[in-house]
Amino acid sequence: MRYPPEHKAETKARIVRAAARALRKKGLGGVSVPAIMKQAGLTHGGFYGHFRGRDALVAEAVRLAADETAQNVFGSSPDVGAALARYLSEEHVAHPESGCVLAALGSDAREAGPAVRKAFDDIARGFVGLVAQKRGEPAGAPSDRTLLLASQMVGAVVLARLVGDARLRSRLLAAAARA
Amino acid sequence: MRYPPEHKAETKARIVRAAARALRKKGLGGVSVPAIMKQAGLTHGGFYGHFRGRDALVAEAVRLAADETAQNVFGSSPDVGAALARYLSEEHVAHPESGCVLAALGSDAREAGPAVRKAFDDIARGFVGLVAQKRGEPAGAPSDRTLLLASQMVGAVVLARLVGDARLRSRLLAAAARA
Amino acid sequence: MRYPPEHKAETKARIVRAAARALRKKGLGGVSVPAIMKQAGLTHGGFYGHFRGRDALVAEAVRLAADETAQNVFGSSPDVGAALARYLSEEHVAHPESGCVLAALGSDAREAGPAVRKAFDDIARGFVGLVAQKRGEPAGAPSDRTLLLASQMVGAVVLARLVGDARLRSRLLAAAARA
Amino acid sequence: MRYPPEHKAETKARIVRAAARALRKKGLGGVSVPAIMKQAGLTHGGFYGHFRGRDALVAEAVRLAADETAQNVFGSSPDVGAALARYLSEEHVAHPESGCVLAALGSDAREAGPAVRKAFDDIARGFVGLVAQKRGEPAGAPSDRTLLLASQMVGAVVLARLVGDARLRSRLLAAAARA
DNA sequence: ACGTGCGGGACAGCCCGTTTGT
DNA sequence: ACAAACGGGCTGTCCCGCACGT
Repeated sequence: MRYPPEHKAETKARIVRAAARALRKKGLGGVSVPAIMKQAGLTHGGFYGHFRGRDALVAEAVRLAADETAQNVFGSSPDVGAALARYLSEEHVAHPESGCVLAALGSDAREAGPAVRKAFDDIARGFVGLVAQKRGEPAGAPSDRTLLLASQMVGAVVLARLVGDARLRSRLLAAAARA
Repeated sequence: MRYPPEHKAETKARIVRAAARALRKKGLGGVSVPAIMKQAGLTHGGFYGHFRGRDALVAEAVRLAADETAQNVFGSSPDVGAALARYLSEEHVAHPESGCVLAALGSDAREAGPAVRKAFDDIARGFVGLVAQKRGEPAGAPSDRTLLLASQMVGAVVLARLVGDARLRSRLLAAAARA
Repeated sequence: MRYPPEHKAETKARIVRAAARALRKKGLGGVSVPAIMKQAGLTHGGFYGHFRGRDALVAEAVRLAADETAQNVFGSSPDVGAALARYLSEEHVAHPESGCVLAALGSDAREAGPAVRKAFDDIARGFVGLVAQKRGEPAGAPSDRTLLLASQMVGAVVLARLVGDARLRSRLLAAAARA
Repeated sequence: MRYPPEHKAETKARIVRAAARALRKKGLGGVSVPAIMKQAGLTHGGFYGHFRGRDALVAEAVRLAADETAQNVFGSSPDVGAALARYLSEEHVAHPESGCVLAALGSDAREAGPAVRKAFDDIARGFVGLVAQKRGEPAGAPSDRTLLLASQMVGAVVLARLVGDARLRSRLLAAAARA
């Protein structure tokens, strides 16, 4: 074996990272295996040495993307307000490729196989759990208020991304952030 | 085959209706022209006599779907509470193919051409306007409270559709409906 | 009936004339019904009022074209030599759209239906008969020499049309004309 | 599925062979890419991995067909008479799919792109050259007699294929063979 | 482990032939 | 005679999954 054992893991991680970005930008069905591999600096032939198929990659990529967002939004925010502000920022709206997968791909989940749907289920519950945790509740038993907040966050970003008018967009985000 | 004067319009409407259903079920990129035509009882040959191309159909279908939802949810509800209850019902969550396009396809808008994005922009603003109207505000100048409600509605349905646990799903919807 | 009975016959003749030219230029399968009708100044809808189908038109057009050529080449030539010179002229080679169908479409006959093949059979025999007649033989019993001449004529034009080199082309024609 | 080093070349050759037969049978425009690929035992999906487009295949197929005929007719004939007899045989007339492309497709050349026309130009000159060679002349400077013979050969086969009457057909061929 | 490449399948956009109704 | 409409086909392109060789 020519390469150290981490080589393969590192390559796989690079593929998943590339996919995590591209998927959020173009949709779950919008990126092909060749395109992802090219962006990872590889050719599409080696893909099936790392993943059983396209769905397996998508599931992993979605989970990675969710972890990144959890880190960025909730990991470094001292309190709920800060997390809300980050999540509901213009920057998040403008850059879906590095943002929350629930807002970016939530309505795409049905296109993919069961592995991906399972991933989204986990991520959705995890998202609610993070909000609960930030609000000082036990993650397993979120309050109604927490559920409402989670819905607001996702919905506001989804709507804001559809609205072309900058004024309305910022008001949408502000209204949710203030709640 | 008969050609009453409105035969063409009727055929076109059938195609748009089929597309409006299929798109919400499988995503904007998930349905092909042949598949839509087959579901409309036709073959793909005649498609380009009705539409300039796939994007034109998608744009029309999305607008039709939005009109249907506006009718169903807002048209026949006496007050805000009733509209919320309809929008946040388990039935709406379980049947995206006849439900709100914002929740079903909101994050798919980037896949398609400018006509479709324009349609989603109009629909998003229209949705806010309908909520405003039900709350007794002028449609053109929605209050922050209205914007917040709209976000909650869309977000709750998006999340509820991702969650497999029935208990959590119903709590998500209830929390938003009570707001 | 608004129009005199000749109107329909005249229209049909115009269609056949248009087809006779276009077919020789683009091949038996190279011209569509809409294209022919447009060139006849009509729309393709009325086509089936004149012909049973595409093949019927093609058969008629081919026969008309053959009659024209018979007229042009054999009708106005005093003797065999003059007919040969006309048939084997550079002008005939350069303008298949108004020339002999045997040279222009001979190898296309298999594409079409039986009516067209029958037409070509008649035309081929008619062509041999015309050569025989010009040579003072009874049309029904052509001599071997007549058959050879006919083959030369058709073959020389076919080859000449394929050859890009002008020198070789003119030698091909001259060799056959002199025979 | 195995991929020995020449697998691709072999596959491509199979496609060209299938095309060479089908084209002579149904005309240059009479065979579709899917039809050719099916006859080669493939689906049309992989076609564009072998050829730039339909015209490229047609050009190659025509050249292959010409080479085959050169081999069959001229390669194994001791003298001119034998070559004439082979070319002007009933068998050649009855089987255009394995015969001379000049007689089978000569008048179809205009339908296709420049690559195909160039191929026919080369083939026509090559044909004349072969006749010249058999007659003991230098291939580059064919005599008038050679040009005449070439025209007779092609013309006789073209006419013979159009004539339904067996008696006339055989006389046409015999007259040219005796020349 | 990775790159190259291939075969099968699908799709978008286009055009044609034919029929039906006006 | 026209206009519209439907069914079918084709081309060029892409993608996925899997064989290869390396």
